[in-house]
Amino acid sequence: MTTIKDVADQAGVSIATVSRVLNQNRYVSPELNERVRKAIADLHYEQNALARNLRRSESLTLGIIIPDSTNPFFAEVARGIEEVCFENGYLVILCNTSEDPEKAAAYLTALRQNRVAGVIIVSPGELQAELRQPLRAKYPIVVADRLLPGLQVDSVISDNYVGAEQAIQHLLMLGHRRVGVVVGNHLETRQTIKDRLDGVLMTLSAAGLPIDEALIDTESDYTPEGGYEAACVLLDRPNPPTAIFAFNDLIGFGVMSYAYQHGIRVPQDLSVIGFDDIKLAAFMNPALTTIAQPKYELGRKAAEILLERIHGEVCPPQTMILPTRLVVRQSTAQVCYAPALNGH
Amino acid sequence: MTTIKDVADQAGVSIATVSRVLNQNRYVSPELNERVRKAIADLHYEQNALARNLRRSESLTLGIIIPDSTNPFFAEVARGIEEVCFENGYLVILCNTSEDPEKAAAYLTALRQNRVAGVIIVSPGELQAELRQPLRAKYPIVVADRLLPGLQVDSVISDNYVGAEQAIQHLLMLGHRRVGVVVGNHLETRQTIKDRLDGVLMTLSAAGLPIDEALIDTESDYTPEGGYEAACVLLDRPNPPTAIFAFNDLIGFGVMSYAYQHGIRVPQDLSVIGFDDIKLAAFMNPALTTIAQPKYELGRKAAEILLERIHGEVCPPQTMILPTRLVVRQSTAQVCYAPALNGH
DNA sequence: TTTGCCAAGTAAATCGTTTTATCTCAGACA
DNA sequence: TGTCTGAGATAAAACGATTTACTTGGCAAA
Repeated sequence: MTTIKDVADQAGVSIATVSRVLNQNRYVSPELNERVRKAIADLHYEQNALARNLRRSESLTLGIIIPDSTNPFFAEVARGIEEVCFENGYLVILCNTSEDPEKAAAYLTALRQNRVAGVIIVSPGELQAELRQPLRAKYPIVVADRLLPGLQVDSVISDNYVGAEQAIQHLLMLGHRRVGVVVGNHLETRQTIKDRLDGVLMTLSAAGLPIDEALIDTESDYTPEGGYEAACVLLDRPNPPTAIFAFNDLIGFGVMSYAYQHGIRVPQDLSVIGFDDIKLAAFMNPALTTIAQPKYELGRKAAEILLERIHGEVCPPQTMILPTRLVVRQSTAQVCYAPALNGH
Repeated sequence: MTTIKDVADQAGVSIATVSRVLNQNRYVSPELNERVRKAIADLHYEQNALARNLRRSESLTLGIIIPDSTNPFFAEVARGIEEVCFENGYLVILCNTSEDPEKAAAYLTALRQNRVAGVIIVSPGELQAELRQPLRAKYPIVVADRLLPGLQVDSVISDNYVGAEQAIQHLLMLGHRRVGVVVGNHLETRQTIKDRLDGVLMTLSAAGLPIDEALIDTESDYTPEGGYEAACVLLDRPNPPTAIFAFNDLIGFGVMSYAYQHGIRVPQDLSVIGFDDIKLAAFMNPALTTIAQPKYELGRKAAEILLERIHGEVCPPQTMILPTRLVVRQSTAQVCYAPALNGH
């Protein structure tokens, strides 16, 4: 493989000069510049990033730690990150944790060993402990989608409280008084989820509605399967809800699927509203009404903040909160106490 | 940052000995071994992968080049790759091309500069030219999801021909005689798509059915939006199809969405079958019948083959073809010439 | 006792860069 | 004329590991 030395020999200059030409960080006379460039082209020289990184003791690489890149929500966040990185000449290393703390820890170690310039952690469920002091000293970290309570670190999240508020308000506006909520099973550990639930409870209370614990499901995982089962539980209650607010779109899909399979018409018999606005939400039958999170933007912002840190920005850790947006489609409608529901 | 030298000093041995302990590639007496390990632990030493890689002139990193990691199909393939890499101590660098040849080329260059151990290219649409001689000399490449005609390189694909055959046969079995096919707009460039179309045409011919060009759409891109539009075109024909075979599930979603929005009942009025079996197919309303590709397995196999190559396996490039599988759900049914369709 | 060999370790070269310290040569100035 | 200055280039020292080639000491065979 051709090295900088070969180039230097070919151009009849020292390797230092070649390095200068490559990095354009000091004056090199036009003539030598030209000779060096020609030599580089002739030899098809390609800089060895390994050597460069070693000497500079930093690599133009970022790590992204994510529960599951197969989940449409995370996939879009990751995509935003990757895009910003590419624009800035950084590569990204993809690390799926599958919510496994050991895997997450192993990845963090590997990233540190590879001297990545920084790490973005998307929805750090399993890294509570890991993320304390020892790690943070080594390289900048930005957390996306979720705050880590008590940890001073840059964060980018969306406004989960307001998002939930928007969802409930929309349902109230349509006349719904019994609203089922599929919170999911991360209520204990995730601020994100807590915020959403707070938004729900506050908004219901403000409307003077009682909170019926029986309508709040916290068992489901955040998949369609989970949503399906949660719907089964909620809709089998003696006094079932006329609307269900699913804490993510996948759950919403599951709820709609359950309804479809059991002859419950959406939105006539049951309104369903999701959260995230993943791409496919618009193509469900009926199209899913949902609270849009700026997923892509979440990733972009996280990456931008991280790059600023890497380039030496010093200021106290910031938390950026991006707005959510209600997207009304077909899965919600004016409440209607149809016999179909009771008959079920 | 603590280096191997610090460890050597602390343990009172040479750095070579420390290196031996780390790599376990030569005998070190139990006593020194212990002293070194203690020093490593005491100092919280972490090997500098940059230095190691430079010296070894290889990095424990793979590149994965993919059109769009946000697409559920590609996301699952990528996931398979990542999993195998993790198991083998490799990291993966994620490169989305967005089908942009320049971006792809830029990524390939960056990967080469970083001396990745190898590259997996998923569905290399835009790299035809790039992938010729110059690149391949540098590092092993495995291509997934798609063959590159004339290029001697390891490949893992699924059996697209048979998959298409299965789909059509299923529809024929249900009595459909007019089958619309949403081929998508990559027919010219992608062997994958050609194979599927071949499978369709052959199976129809074998059944003695005439091929109606008007029922074959090659305009759509591979998204729900594309499927929606294609459905619009196909179902507006004078003599519309009773079934539609979408060349991927996303297109299928679009077709079903169009049907839903226009009062066409699936499967009573129109059968729809997809290709890929992405996770959400099962949660569509109705659940989408589809041809399952072993997406995850595709990624795993590609990664496994690449790792073998990296570890010195020498044999002529192989092509691995994985089987597809018909998954019957609710979106296909016995044909029935209902008045609803004509009325539309 | 000497020789030779083996085991267990170390010193030093090496990987391919960046960067610091050094050199050289003009031209300016006293 | 000699000295100083600074531009423009180079030589050499990092960076932090791996690995080759060399040491050393002990033991068995001659």
